[in-house]
Amino acid sequence: MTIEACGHEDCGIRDVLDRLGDRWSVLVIVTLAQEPRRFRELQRAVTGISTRMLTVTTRRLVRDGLATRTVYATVPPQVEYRLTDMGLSLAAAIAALSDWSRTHKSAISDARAAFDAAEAPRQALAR
Amino acid sequence: MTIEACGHEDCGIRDVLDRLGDRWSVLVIVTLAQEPRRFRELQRAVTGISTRMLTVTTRRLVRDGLATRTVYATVPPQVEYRLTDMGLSLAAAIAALSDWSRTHKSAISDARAAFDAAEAPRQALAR
DNA sequence: CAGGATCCGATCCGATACTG
DNA sequence: CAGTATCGGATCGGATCCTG
Repeated sequence: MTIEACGHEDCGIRDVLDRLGDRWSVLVIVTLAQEPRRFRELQRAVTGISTRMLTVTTRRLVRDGLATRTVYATVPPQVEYRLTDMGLSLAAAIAALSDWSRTHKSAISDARAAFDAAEAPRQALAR
Repeated sequence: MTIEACGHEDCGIRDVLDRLGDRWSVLVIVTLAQEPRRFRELQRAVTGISTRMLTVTTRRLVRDGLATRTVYATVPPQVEYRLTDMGLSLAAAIAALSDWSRTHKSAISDARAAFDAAEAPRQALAR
């Protein structure tokens, strides 16, 4: 756990963030964690992702050793993406964050509503 | 853990990501997890963050109920930021990811090197 | 089917200058 | 000290078209 042990420059978090901080990586990882998928399957599973971003994202996962890319010489061609053990372990860590999100989602909404309610009137007065 | 339980649209991850997916939020959270800080203290602790981004980031944390902002009517003024219990629980979840990163950092570097080594020659041949 | 290439708007974010 | 306001560059990511 060790929440401290940071401070000097940054802990290892920067690295994770650079890898997961974009719009799609995490979504693709959790989807692949369910089961391996082919390119189009994956695109249908990850709602809203464009061809380009799916390409970019999967390539990055493969490059980092989080997923494997297997080409089957069929017609039409099929390419299967599958998380490696390392990728699966990351997915597990992400799942913890996901759980956190579901647990606190309503509390956050409430906090926002309260904050905005306190803030909005000031905006009105400012004019 | 439950890595599955996704698929329909997205699990709760989208929400966390929208909150943590930017360049600084996570860094500020882990820094505040160590101990409460004043604005400039925080800026010095989070290396490289600009005034603007620190303002934006802290404001968002406060709005989401992850941190509190306490103003002391001193001269010069002091403002203390402190994680709430909810913020601390998020910091713990993040710490798990951070641990993951430190554990797998070298493996990822190796994977990248191998990938790039396999890829670079093709680029050369293409020309 | 799987993806590469290009164009282009949206946004993020850093630098800088200024206020209370 | 603790911010706010504005500008401009860099990056992100969507749409579209094309190839094997």
